[in-house]
Amino acid sequence: MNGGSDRREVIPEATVARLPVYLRGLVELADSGMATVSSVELADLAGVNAANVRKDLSYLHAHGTRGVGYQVDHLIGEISLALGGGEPSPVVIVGIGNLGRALSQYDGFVAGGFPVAGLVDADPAVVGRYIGGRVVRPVEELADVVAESGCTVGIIATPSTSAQEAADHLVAAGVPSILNFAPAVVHVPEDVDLRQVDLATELQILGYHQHRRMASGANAGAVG
Amino acid sequence: MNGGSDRREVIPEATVARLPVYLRGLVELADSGMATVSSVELADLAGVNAANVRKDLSYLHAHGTRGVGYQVDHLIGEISLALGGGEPSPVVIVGIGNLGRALSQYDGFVAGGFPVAGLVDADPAVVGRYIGGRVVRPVEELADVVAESGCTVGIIATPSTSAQEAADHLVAAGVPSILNFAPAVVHVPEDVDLRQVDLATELQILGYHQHRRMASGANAGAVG
DNA sequence: GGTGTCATGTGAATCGGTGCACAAGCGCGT
DNA sequence: ACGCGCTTGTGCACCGATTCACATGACACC
Repeated sequence: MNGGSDRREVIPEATVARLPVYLRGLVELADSGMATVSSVELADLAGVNAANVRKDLSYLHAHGTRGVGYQVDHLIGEISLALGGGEPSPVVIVGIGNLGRALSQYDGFVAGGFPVAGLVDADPAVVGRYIGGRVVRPVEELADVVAESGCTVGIIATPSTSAQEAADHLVAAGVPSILNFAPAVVHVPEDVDLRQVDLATELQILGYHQHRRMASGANAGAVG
Repeated sequence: MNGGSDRREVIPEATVARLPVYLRGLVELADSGMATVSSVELADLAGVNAANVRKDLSYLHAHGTRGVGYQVDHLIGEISLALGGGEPSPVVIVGIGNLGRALSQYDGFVAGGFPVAGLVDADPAVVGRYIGGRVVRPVEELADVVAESGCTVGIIATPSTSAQEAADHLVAAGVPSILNFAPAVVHVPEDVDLRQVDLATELQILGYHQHRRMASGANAGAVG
């Protein structure tokens, strides 16, 4: 069927979402001096099923050794490779409000290979200020910022009313991947990858479960 | 199977995750003076399939009128009711670092019915400081904070190394719903609802798609 | 009052994901 | 050298979610 060159061509979306979690756990294990790890250990670390871990890893080139487990170093390398090829992807943050400021100083980004390479904002009162040693530039210069630093990821941290506008700017600047923190649905061309992180929505989902639990818990205490 | 009394008792998880998005769009429509909305309009607003919208709404008491659409006001009421019964759910934020500070001042929480009722931190250097008019209290007083304000949601914004500890504190204080922003897998009892929001993971997922697109785009420009 | 048009509501097929359970395989101890 | 125990890799069945397509039904206009 296939040309024979690429086995890992396609990785299910659900697996991709778990790979970073595996990676975090594996790095921790490596720091602890562990050389190998079994699927059940890794599953416990990631909070998923062991069979799921094995199936996930089978999509990579990460072959394990029966009776022993997986080699931690090799696994880290393969997952890192799958998740962006090991190359750091600079990000640009659009919208330097409370959230944008926090994100620009978030350690996890740098550690994960996503250094913050630029900050832009539409508000003249914010432009020119320094946040974490980086100057905030006007949104009109977004294309320049992207070109200078080779940004491949844009983070939208604007108010929801400006989210679509920010997305349009990012698309126009040629940024292929966008992470939207604004509580708004934004539309982008098909060839642009967009992910939504909505804090309020997450809380509302929690609220639903809580409400349901209280409502049904009043009669019967059974919990599925 | 079921007693037959409750029709809306159970709402699929995927539907629950979309309800807040519908709600946002509907509030916008109401502000624009729209009285009714069709499933296709709402689907476009939420970025999902129209049939999906209709099926989602069929789980609520939100009956539409054939040939006309759904009544915006009624829909807002029903969705709000499902998502927590209209009662505000105060939240307590554990870990007042960069992210915790930003979250404590995030407008979307209050607007969504989740007022920030308390801030706690384990670091004595942070305890006692005022953030947005609220004082940061020591984590030892977490149970008191929860009891005083009736917090039903806990937000973990600590470093990943303290995330499990923070979760344990929240569980001990009787908080039934936890939203974890720390990049770490935390374990909680079955009767506690836990959701994970991982910023770095989201970026890494974007990185995968980007890497894959570049790799496959080098040979053939075909995009599924 | 009748008819056409439009939108809802839902049956049914499909798709992707999950998890069990088992065969295949590797290393270690004897 | 041989067998035993441990772990991987995966076929298969189940489950939830999505989407199409169509029947049902309401409104508006003539």
